[in-house]
Amino acid sequence: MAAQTEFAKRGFEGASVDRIAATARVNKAMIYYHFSSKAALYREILRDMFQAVGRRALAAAESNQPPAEKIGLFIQAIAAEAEARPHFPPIWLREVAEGGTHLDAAVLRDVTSVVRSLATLIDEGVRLGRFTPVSPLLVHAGIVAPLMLHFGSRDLRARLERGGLRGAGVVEPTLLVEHLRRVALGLLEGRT
Amino acid sequence: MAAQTEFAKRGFEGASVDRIAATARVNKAMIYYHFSSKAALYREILRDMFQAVGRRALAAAESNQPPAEKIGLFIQAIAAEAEARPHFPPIWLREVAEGGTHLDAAVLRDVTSVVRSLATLIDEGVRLGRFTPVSPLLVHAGIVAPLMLHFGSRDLRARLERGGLRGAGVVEPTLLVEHLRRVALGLLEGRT
DNA sequence: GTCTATAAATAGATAGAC
DNA sequence: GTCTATCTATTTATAGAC
Repeated sequence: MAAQTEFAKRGFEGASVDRIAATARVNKAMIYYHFSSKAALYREILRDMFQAVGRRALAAAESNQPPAEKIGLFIQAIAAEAEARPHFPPIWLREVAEGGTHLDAAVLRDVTSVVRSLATLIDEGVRLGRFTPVSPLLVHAGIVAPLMLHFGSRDLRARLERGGLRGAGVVEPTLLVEHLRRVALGLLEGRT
Repeated sequence: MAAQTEFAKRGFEGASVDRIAATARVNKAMIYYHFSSKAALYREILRDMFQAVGRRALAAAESNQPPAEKIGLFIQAIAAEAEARPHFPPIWLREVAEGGTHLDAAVLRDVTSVVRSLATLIDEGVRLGRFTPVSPLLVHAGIVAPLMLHFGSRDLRARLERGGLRGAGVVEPTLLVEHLRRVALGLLEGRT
């Protein structure tokens, strides 16, 4: 949808309903007919986004796999979501920066559930004697932050590459996912 | 300055010169007298911010220390800058999300120099036989993204903690820095 | 340098015809 | 459901007095 692109590109305040309507080639009044306000439209997008991520992360944690595999699935889940919804990483970055001002209780639960899924997964690994205990928040930060940075910085990296920073533009997503898996497992399996 | 807080909290488009003037208790016309536009004011803040980070990162890379220590210094440099300038992480997150729209050539050079300093530092470690070759961009992402997420998410983490996510609000910066150092060295020293 | 007043553009939102 | 026209508030920015 045009709205998702607009919010991702310009943020909630920077986005204009006029522009969204023009891009989507619908009448602006129709947007207000379907959604009651700009905030409500944005909220809908946030809900959809975080719900999808929350579910996929939960599915990874509940899958019938050994802990080390589950970590890989968790990382893949976030990465897949970021690729499927290009607006997700930029909006995520902006919401973090803004302190989650636009996140209602339902969305906050979905955000929380991502961390909880990861925490459960780590706990299980520890109970099975496969993992060393590590703060789930640190593991989460080490996985999700680089993913959001990577998928949210395509434009910026392209500019840096043009400015002479070799290799900035062309990092293969699969390589990043594999890299993060190795790093996370190195940490959780106590090889660090 | 009030401007830095306002831009950090609301982003470039969300920030209002009226509000900045009111918070700083100066007349709005005075802002336009000293800076020619809202964009110019913002640019000044970006320059100051990225120049400081670029310099500190370079200092870490050029310090008279073994590679493993330099990595620690690099992480500390970013963390110290994030603590000294609370507006830095939120603005950084927003600029990434926006594709660096507001970053001029000078600022882009400073951004690049952070990655280059890290790349030089890694190269040196590899030449000395201490490090395994790893893409500087991946190492950079693994360090800077978690730091920016952490320091830029104080408000959001506090909300998540109040919503029942234990430990979200109270991660000690020193612990995070030490954690990232261990993870980065585990990776660079090939223990992963 | 400092202020008041205001111009000019654009925003979100709605009334009301069809 | 769909559209045009418009209201109201807010924004960046400046003119001009002191």
